[in-house]
Amino acid sequence: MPDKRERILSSAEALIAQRGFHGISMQQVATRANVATGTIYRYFSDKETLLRCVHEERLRDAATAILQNVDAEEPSYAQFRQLWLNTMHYLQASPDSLCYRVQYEASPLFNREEERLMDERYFKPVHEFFECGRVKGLFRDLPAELLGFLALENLMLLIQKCTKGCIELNNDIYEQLLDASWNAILKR
Amino acid sequence: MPDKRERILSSAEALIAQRGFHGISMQQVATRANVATGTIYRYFSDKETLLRCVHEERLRDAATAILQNVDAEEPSYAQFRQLWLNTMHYLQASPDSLCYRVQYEASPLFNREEERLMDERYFKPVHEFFECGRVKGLFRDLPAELLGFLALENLMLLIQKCTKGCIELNNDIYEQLLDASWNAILKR
Amino acid sequence: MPDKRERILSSAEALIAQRGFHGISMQQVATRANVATGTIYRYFSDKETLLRCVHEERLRDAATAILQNVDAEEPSYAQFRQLWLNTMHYLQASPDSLCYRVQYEASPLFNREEERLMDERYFKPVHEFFECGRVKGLFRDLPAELLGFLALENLMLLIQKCTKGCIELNNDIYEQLLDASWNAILKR
Amino acid sequence: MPDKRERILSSAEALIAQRGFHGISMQQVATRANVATGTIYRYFSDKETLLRCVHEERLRDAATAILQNVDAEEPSYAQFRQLWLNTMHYLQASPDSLCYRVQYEASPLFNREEERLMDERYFKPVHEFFECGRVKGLFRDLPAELLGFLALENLMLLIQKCTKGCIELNNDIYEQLLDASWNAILKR
DNA sequence: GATGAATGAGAATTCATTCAT
DNA sequence: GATGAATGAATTCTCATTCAT
Repeated sequence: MPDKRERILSSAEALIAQRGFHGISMQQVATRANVATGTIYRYFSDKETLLRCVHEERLRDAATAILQNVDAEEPSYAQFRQLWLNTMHYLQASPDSLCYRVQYEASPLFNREEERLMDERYFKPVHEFFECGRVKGLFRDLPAELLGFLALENLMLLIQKCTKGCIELNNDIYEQLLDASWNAILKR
Repeated sequence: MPDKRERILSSAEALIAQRGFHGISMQQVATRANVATGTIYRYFSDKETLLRCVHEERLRDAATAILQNVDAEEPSYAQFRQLWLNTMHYLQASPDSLCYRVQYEASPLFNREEERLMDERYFKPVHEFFECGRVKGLFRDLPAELLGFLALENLMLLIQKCTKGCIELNNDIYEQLLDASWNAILKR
Repeated sequence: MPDKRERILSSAEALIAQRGFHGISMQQVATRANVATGTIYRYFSDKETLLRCVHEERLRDAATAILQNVDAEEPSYAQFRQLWLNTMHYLQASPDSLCYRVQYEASPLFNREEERLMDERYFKPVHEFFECGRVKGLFRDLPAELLGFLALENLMLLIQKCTKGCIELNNDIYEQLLDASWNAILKR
Repeated sequence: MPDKRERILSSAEALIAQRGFHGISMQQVATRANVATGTIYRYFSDKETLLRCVHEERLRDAATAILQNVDAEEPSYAQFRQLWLNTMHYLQASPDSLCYRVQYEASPLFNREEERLMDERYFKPVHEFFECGRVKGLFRDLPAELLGFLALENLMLLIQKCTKGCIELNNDIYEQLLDASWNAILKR
């Protein structure tokens, strides 16, 4: 059974999505993964480690989704548009992932250094895009992470609000928001 | 000691800030507040209620801070600037408050309807400012909440990142961010 | 307020009847009696004492009800019939009282010596009736308490079963049971 | 140790006998059974379930004891005598069982329907004996449960009184009581 | 490697009792 | 006498983790 680790991870993911960050027990994860409780501890030294791994897994998935079809050869706006739409679609398709991330980052599990490393590892092309635009004088003279934040990351909270039902979006609003993001980072 | 309720609330706040939303026990809250465990239950029917009250308290404080010195008679940009700076300063001064809110809103405690009512109650002037600008044709034709979100609320995640040490800010960056926010909502 | 003690007692009775022997708190008793929690302790040294007093109160009421219209001048069977019917009616009218008594007597509160004293105090005429019949050679040569038990006290469990819905009674059955009781104690 | 469930059950039984139906904690049960608190919850989902199981277990044991050596081929009186003596001996040998049952039936745990099912399951032969006698015209024309009650079940309260020390019995009295029970149910 | 029964510390909550006012 | 806020030990139940098989 080469996929036991995988099964455990995805069980944890699914359960957290359903019941919230702290609403799951190792027993539940084990049951859903069709393994014994003790088995989890062969793959993850403790619950914290398991949660960290889920986090990294999701981050990797997110990066993959967001970078899909982004071609560094294309013009900046086209790339930006693709990035923005990818982000939006990914967040809407996986609201749980978002909910998990927000809680994880606000929790004591969150570790600045590890986060930076993962960002580096998975989101390098995104940072490079913004850095490149900054150097070319297209974007504001802000650190790439800040540009990325202004343009993409704030969608996280926004989509969370939508998921919770506070705000409703439609295609017209999408375009406006995309435009607003673009204008936020453009140098004047 | 007429302020026992107050002491309990602020103990809960402080502990959540230190140990995270789910990392606190009623015992700890009681000990820190210098009351007996049972005493908490005279003031809050259960843990959930206590957490909800902390949330509302914080929201009220935040609204007060953010609306300070905002004068509806002044020009739009002046008002916006004041709102933005107030928000920024409040968030920086009370990073715990922020951390709490993000966790609360991602938790199962969060209830859309109650949230809407509280928003209405405490942040009405903010919404009015954005609505007014929209009607005048100054801001994009987006719902006031979305404008508010684009301009102010996304600072939440940003400051959280700063607090966690991922990004460093300075006065120059402030001005850039303020400007970026302004440009994000302006009608072109 | 001369009746505060009385109010506390009857609140306790009523609550126990509604929620069972151990389902009541002193707070609830106090609230229902319209007194402060502490006030109960001016009249009853502790919960146990309160429960004992309720027990005695009920026993006295039961004795009064059972002895109503029993005339020592009348023939034995007439007296017996009256006793039996009184008992039956009392138990049916106050199933709570019964429920309370059964639980009390099975609980560690129950004290043999006190019980004997109370029996003596309140049920003397009943015992005398059976003793008298025994001496006359009408009833079996058994201790009066046993005769009383065979004739009357076993109705307690029976009525409890009825109250719980296990058995249904009607007038014809009454007469049969009355007759059965009479035959159980008669000397042959 | 394959009998952990058994140990828990009998610890609960013993403690209830000692301290009363409501005077036991899961801790105490666990300690007496030499298991950890949590272990109880592997076998019984909660305290209520544990108490219900003790009840059923005892009922089954009682039925077994009471039906011992009762032969449906023998004459009615012989069967009755055996049933009555079995009941008496069982009750005297297991006064705790009795005490438990009375408290259980008076408690909110008691459920009419479940009780009927258990009665059916375990005491069917007893009911059949009485029903059969009724049909033959030997016993009073009363429902079998009532005949059973008059003949046997009222011994419960009686033995309880003896156990508590209110009444003393001897062999002569046994015979008298047995005879009284027989006469109570006989058709005249 | 895998299992899952067992563990027991720790959680939320209740409630008999006290005592300053 | 009366009050009722405060107490804190005790209760039921959960769950991360271990370890004999």
